[in-house]
Amino acid sequence: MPARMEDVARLAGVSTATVSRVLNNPELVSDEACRRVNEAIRQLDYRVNLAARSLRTNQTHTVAVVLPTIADPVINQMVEAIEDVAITAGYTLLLCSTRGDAAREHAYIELLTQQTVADGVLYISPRADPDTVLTLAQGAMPLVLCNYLVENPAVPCLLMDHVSSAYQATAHLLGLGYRRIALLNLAAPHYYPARMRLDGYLRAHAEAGITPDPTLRVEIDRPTYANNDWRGAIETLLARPDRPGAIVAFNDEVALEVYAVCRERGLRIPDDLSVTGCDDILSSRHVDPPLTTVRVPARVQGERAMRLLLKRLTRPHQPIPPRMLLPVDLIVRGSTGPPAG
Amino acid sequence: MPARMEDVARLAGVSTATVSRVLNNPELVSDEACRRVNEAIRQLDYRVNLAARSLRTNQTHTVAVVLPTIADPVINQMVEAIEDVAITAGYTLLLCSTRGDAAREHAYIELLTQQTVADGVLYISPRADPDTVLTLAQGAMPLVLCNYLVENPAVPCLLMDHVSSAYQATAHLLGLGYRRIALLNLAAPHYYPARMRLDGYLRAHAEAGITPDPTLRVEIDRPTYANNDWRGAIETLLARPDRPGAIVAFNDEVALEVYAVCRERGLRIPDDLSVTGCDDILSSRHVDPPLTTVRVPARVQGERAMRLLLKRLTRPHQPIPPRMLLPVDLIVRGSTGPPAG
DNA sequence: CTGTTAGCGCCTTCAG
DNA sequence: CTGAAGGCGCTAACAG
Repeated sequence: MPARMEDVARLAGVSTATVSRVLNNPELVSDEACRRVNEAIRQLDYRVNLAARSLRTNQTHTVAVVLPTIADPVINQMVEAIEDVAITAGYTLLLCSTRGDAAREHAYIELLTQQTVADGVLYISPRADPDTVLTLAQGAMPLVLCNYLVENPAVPCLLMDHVSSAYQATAHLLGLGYRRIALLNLAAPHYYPARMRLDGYLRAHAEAGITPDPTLRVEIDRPTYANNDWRGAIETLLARPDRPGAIVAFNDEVALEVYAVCRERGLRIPDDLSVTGCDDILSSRHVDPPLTTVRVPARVQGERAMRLLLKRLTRPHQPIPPRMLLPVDLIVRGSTGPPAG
Repeated sequence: MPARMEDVARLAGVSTATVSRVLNNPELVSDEACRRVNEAIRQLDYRVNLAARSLRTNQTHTVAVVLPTIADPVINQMVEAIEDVAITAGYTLLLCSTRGDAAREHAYIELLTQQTVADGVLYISPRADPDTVLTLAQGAMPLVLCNYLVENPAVPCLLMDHVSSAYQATAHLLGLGYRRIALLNLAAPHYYPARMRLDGYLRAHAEAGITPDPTLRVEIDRPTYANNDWRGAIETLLARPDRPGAIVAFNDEVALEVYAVCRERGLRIPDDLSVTGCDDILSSRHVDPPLTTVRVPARVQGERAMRLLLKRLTRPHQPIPPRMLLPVDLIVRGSTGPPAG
């Protein structure tokens, strides 16, 4: 049986109220009492019972992080940054990965709307219907969205500028002289980055006065984040007689899949096909040729998001900051070059 | 103000005890009462207060996962598997990533030994001193170790067979005819996989009757899991006049770093240098040449570990199962081949 | 099958 | 600056 506050109080010769004060507001207690209490705490190896404290205070000092998967380089970077900030503020992270499964996401939301599970929620690129997310938003719990958007100005959100990421990649390829540029994208309608990337792709074309061939726009449905169905789509695309000269891939992993298909078909990069990725994962620098990609501020977004959530936790009634777009940078490497001939 | 159990009880015309029973032991309640209570719960949108429940039951239905980083493909696979099992058992995961920082790891242990934070702990490949971990083991909280070992038979643990992973890679290279094989390893003395890999490397040499050149054993200290200091070591190694003909890299990411250095120095793989990795990350299939590596059962280990922890949670006094070694498989691809000439 | 009752361990007024 | 006292919301005997 672990020591309770009462045991500490008795040993220190004070009341439990004083012990509680030493723990939470030591400035209200005389130095002498403080010393005795701390000594008793040490002797008894006393630890507060956090359940009891939560019951009283209605706080858990826990933040739930809802995300589609942690097996994604951008997301796990974000989560580490979130955790770094959380720790310094005395918060702990509850991991809720939905794996793209709507039922699971729903179950997690159900859990989180329970009382005293978490003080706030960080929602990262989910795939569920926005209505589901709005359930949370309507609840009392502070909520911050990352790379996701619901049409509700009361919900703060941070977005990586994926319009720009696709725009920069596409414009770079158009600038090199390509006219037939394929876009490998996710079909998920609620997956906001996918919509933004389509936007950027189209905008770059529009600015160049070019109408992109709509059949070069390939959309893959990968709801569970697990199966790499890109392969088939890539093969089909590259087998076409009018195959594109360049590909804007959804991210670096998809771009590497393009590398693999090219190797099989004897296509050389960038001579026969230029390719861009997105995210700047570790391997993108290591492959041959090094991948032209877009660096995204994963850690920065995680930090900002957590800081914002902390602010809402401590000052719930402060105004919601406007949506924030985080800039991204194209990194030109060897996988893109002028069209052959 | 959210509804409490008393509100439900009043609306359903029963006592709070009955409401509690409907929630926890519905079989003890008449169908009629059950129906009325559930109806009231729905009407009031009642949710149990988990802090109150925890205070009473001393259970949190939460499991802490302590790990060095989630930005590692093997670990995040394990964590996802852990979460899958946890969810089906009604448990939630508390994320505790130490980032190789002893102080942070200590702080997390301190938190976890607090009462009613978590019901159990899963410890994955930490880097801290085993004594720190023993603190937890001595505590009342069930603990399961993954890829880590403390000399205490009371602590169950699952290990990937990294003796075998290094053994298989080394034996493969010896079989191809190499005699000067370098080992890129982590220097961390408490990082169990590193010790096992050295073991396997030495054992393969011993069985082949060969005494490995000790200067080909490079050990890197990368305590925070952040800085890739491998580069310098690899460059030094490959600049030697008596450079090795083959390298057993610590994992795939390190192997890809070897690829990069080779490209810079104009060395061809496998003609001028054979390389093996470990973990079989996604990119290892995509690089050119595809990487010879070792597939490790990340998901299986995660599942087993969580199941074991659940068992200890429900039956604390059952005997501890013996240490379990999970088998790993060498996958030969294009990065290894017979020595040139 | 159901209700009454007594805390779980802590925080927080309110008096002193 | 300190103590006494009440209650946060729930569960688990126990008695009916």
